[in-house]
Amino acid sequence: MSVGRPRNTAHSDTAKEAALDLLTEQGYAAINMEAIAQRTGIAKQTLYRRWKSKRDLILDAFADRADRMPAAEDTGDLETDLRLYLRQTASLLNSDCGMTNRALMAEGLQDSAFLKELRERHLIKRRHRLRDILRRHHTGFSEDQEVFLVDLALGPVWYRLLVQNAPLNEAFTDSLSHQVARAAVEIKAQST
Amino acid sequence: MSVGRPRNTAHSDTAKEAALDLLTEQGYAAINMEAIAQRTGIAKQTLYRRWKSKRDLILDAFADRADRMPAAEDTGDLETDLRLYLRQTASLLNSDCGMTNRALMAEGLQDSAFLKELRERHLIKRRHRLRDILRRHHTGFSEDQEVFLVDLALGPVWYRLLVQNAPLNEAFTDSLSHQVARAAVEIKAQST
Amino acid sequence: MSVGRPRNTAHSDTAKEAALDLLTEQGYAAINMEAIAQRTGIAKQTLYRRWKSKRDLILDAFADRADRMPAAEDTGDLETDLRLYLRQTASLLNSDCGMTNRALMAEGLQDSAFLKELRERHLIKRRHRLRDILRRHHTGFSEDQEVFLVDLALGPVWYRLLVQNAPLNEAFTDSLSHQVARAAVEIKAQST
Amino acid sequence: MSVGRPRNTAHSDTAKEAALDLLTEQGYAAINMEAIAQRTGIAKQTLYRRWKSKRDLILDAFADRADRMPAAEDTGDLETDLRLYLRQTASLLNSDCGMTNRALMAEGLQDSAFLKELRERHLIKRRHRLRDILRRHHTGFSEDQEVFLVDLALGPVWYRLLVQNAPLNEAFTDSLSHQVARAAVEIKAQST
DNA sequence: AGCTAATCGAGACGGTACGTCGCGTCTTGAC
DNA sequence: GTCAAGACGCGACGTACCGTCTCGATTAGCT
Repeated sequence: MSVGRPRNTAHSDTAKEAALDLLTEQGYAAINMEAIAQRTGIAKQTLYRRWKSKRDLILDAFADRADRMPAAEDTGDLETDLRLYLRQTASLLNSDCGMTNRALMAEGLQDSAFLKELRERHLIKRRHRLRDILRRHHTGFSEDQEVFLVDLALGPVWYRLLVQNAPLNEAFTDSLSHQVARAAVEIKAQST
Repeated sequence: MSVGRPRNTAHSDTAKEAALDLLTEQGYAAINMEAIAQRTGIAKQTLYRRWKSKRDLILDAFADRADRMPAAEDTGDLETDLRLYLRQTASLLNSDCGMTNRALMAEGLQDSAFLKELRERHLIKRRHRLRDILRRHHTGFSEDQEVFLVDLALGPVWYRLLVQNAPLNEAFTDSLSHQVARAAVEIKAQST
Repeated sequence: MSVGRPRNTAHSDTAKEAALDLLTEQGYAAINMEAIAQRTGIAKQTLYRRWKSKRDLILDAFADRADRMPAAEDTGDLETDLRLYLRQTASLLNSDCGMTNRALMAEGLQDSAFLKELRERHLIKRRHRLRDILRRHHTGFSEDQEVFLVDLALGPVWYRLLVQNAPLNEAFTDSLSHQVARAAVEIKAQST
Repeated sequence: MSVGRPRNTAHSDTAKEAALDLLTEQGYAAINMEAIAQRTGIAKQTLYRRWKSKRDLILDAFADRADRMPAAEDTGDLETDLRLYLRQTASLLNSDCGMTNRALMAEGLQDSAFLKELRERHLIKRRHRLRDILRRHHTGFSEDQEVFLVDLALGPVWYRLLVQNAPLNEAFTDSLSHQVARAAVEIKAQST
């Protein structure tokens, strides 16, 4: 049983909101502890009491939003399942969810421990959804094959999300779904 | 035809080298104008005269290293060409070239202007190499189709480079080359 | 009633001392925020939190030393009072106090805002001492007459201090006291 | 006979004018070599070829203007002569001539060599005029007495000029002339 | 007419200090 | 024990002048 004044639980949400607001309003570089403290009226010390660093706060702040993911429908057809899933994924990533994912990746690239956590706490979920779709249609994939197919599907999506060389639209995800489905079929055929 | 004392051309190389040294010795965060100035004996003002910001210098400094790219061989077979190219790409990205590329992307994710420049000055080159390989075997691809195929090849490579979920080895790039080649053939078949 | 961590009061003195030390050790030009910060271990930001500029700190730093002033004795005789006061003033100005006063004036001549503050925070004190001596012996002086007599006494002293055309010795201040006393008597006689 | 391209003599005047303009337009702090070079189109190197430092240029630039001095009229009456001379002196010092004198003094206070030169090249002239007035009416003053009387006259004038505590008007200089004349008479009486 | 040499503009250069910003830590009194 | 407030050491930022140093282009007098 803790002694003393309890933490104001509302603060955590307030701070995280502020971080997200700063991201959307002024861009990634504007996110800093000083600004969050000032804009929320929360003392810097209070922030550091809850998150050990700016990076930590960002991870936490963006987690929910970054994790938003479509349910993987089961239509009985692999390509269709993939198409639906990737369409919805793209749709999400085109919203602020994309921005938060980019922000998290920015942090991850600067700190391998953070990247590991990001991978294991968030990115893995998206991968599992895709893996599950694959498994619904064929259970015989090796570990490597599964990973390859997931990378084949998610790689191009993340590439467009991060590099922003071209729009992440349905034309793109549909073509991608088609090719991933074909690859799955071919790999499945070979391994039997 | 220029007036005034000409710039000491050696300085640019010296500064860029220093930036790269700092990267490898102490990591990305250690790269800063102050340190570069001190370690090279070049005045800070001189650095700012050549690069309008730290970001600019870094972008330039990494150009050589980040841009190191295999020549695209022409074996007459699309998949073989792709396999050779992606193998060599992966090999490079597994060296310090991968680190610099990740560092540059980290910056790009925090500054869209920087990302744009990064894309147009560096990333585009790799894309063009791949596009040229595709064109050697079929000139009829639409713009979108070309972009898609390039993304299909580079997306998974960058995904593994950035997310580090699995090794960027030949087994992976070979599978990838195979699927990209198949996709190219299929798309080519459809568009005729 | 103040909030937040209180300022470390020792810092102010430490910084001012450092400024004075730099003045005596290496001359006025050596006084700079960077050096003070480094030699005292006080962060630059902390200095700027207390003094809005280098000039401000210097003005404050020199206050004690520049303001050192003799008490104005009351012997019952105007000329004697003046003589004692000016002798002591000269004696002080011949010490390092003279150097600080010259340094402050040098700044004042380059910045009218600084001069104003210098006048109102320091120079005025010396004037008031003299004015009080005058008032002890005659209260009927007009504002202008008081100012004139003070200028008549201090003008030549400062002239020698600044221009250094001749020594600021007792022979000089005694002659000056004599003439100022005569002037006071004459002016007093006329105004009745 | 000098060889090579001759100096453009107009440049010296142009630079000096610029210095004076900067003084009047933006104040003392605005006078710097960079600004003079830019505003005149004269290369910095050219400036440094003619004046070994900023201080030197300022001395030279302000010399003419600072030296402007009234002729000392001879009315046969000491106080009248002093009054006329100090009135005109005050009148001049209330114009830009005062500003230039303050600027020169600012430099002098930071460099004793410069102060010496300033004293010997310029200030001495004003002193000599006053001394000559004194000598016209009494040749028996000792060196010290002469210096004292000149300081008694010029000290208060410079004090007001530099400290700016009160206007340098005729009421002031007239009172001053009166007291200096009385002092001269008394000293003269004593020394006989 | 060609040669020689100092001058000119332009502007790069090594320095040094400026005043500001954000980091993460610490220290108050109030709750 | 938590909170708002805000001081603190630290380290880097980008800018401003300093006085020096090349450059190529003039512009004279001397050969």
